[in-house]
Amino acid sequence: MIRLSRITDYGIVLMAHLAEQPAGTTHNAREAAEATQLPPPVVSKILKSLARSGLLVSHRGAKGGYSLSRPPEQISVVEMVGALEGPIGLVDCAMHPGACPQELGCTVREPWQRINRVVHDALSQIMLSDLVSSPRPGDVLPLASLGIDTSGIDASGRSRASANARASTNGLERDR
Amino acid sequence: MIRLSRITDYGIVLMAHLAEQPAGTTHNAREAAEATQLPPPVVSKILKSLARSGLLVSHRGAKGGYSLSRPPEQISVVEMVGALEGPIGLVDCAMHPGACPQELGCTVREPWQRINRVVHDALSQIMLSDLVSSPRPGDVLPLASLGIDTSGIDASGRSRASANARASTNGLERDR
DNA sequence: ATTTACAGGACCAGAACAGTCCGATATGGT
DNA sequence: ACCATATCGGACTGTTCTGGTCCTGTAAAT
Repeated sequence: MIRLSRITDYGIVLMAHLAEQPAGTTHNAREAAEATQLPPPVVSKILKSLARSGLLVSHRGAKGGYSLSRPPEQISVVEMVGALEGPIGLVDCAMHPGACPQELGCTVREPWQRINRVVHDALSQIMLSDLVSSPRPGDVLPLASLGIDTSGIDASGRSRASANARASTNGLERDR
Repeated sequence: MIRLSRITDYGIVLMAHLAEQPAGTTHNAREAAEATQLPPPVVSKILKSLARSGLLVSHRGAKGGYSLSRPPEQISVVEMVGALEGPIGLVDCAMHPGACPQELGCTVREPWQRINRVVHDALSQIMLSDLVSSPRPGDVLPLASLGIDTSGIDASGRSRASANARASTNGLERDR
């Protein structure tokens, strides 16, 4: 119901992989690509963005590579998403005055910004370190600290294969 | 940092518009398009989806149109987003077993599902009725009920004009 | 019967995205 | 000093998605 671009997804996996390595060690793009089974050029590209955003530090030259700029406990999901996705909001009109013919008189814009902030906050409380611990079912992640009752929700974290959603609409089956 | 498609945005505006009308009255697509200043064919398309999802009831024929299937207090933002965006998750691998070469051994998938749920929950607590009240600054929306401190966050609900983000990357200025 | 308006498609152009590749630059080892 | 290695920072390309338009059929009201 809300989408994250694939490179962002990859990026988080990459970050998680680096977070699992001994602190202070550097790892190059090829190695990371191998470990995560992602296409090497894409990994390189993502790592570059991450480094430019300051989440990774890069070391050039022979034996170069990337390493986390901070311990995983101090890197939040929002930062990673923001670094890869860009500072993009849920709706179109928040910034961009004049983009919307409604502008004034639109009653939904202001609430959207608050909703935006809620999502932002929720994501800023999840740290990279929360993503690397082995997935023991029953673990209580700090999500509970948000005061949100996370039970009783259908766990259908459906894929972002919009092809699926559309398949039921026009009967077109397609896979990438 | 997280994107919502434009038709979803439009759809919410449309729903809000309908919610502002006297309960039980029907309104056709042309009228709604006029009121919201959105392209009529698009409005028609969106209204159709909304009706198919059961959020609106449609009345065919002369003097036909759409009306809310439930009072605005009982329609949540998730429902609207879900109806228009499709049941799409944040990440690719939640459903779709086999889509990801990692599958087993990927430590981030499970946490993603929880994050997904947090966003889901946050959005499910906002009702359509919360979007239609005139935007008096200082209003405390039920977001506070989430137990999230919404203060002290930069209110930059940035637009989803990724053109912006990219402009700083390749120096290309463009507006749609 | 005629008019109105939704239903459900097909369809198209433009944009965004994933993914690739290359030259320049910096570093470490020989 | 030189060479191998690896990142950096671009440009570039093909495919997919999305927003948007249009057309035909059908149902309801006058």
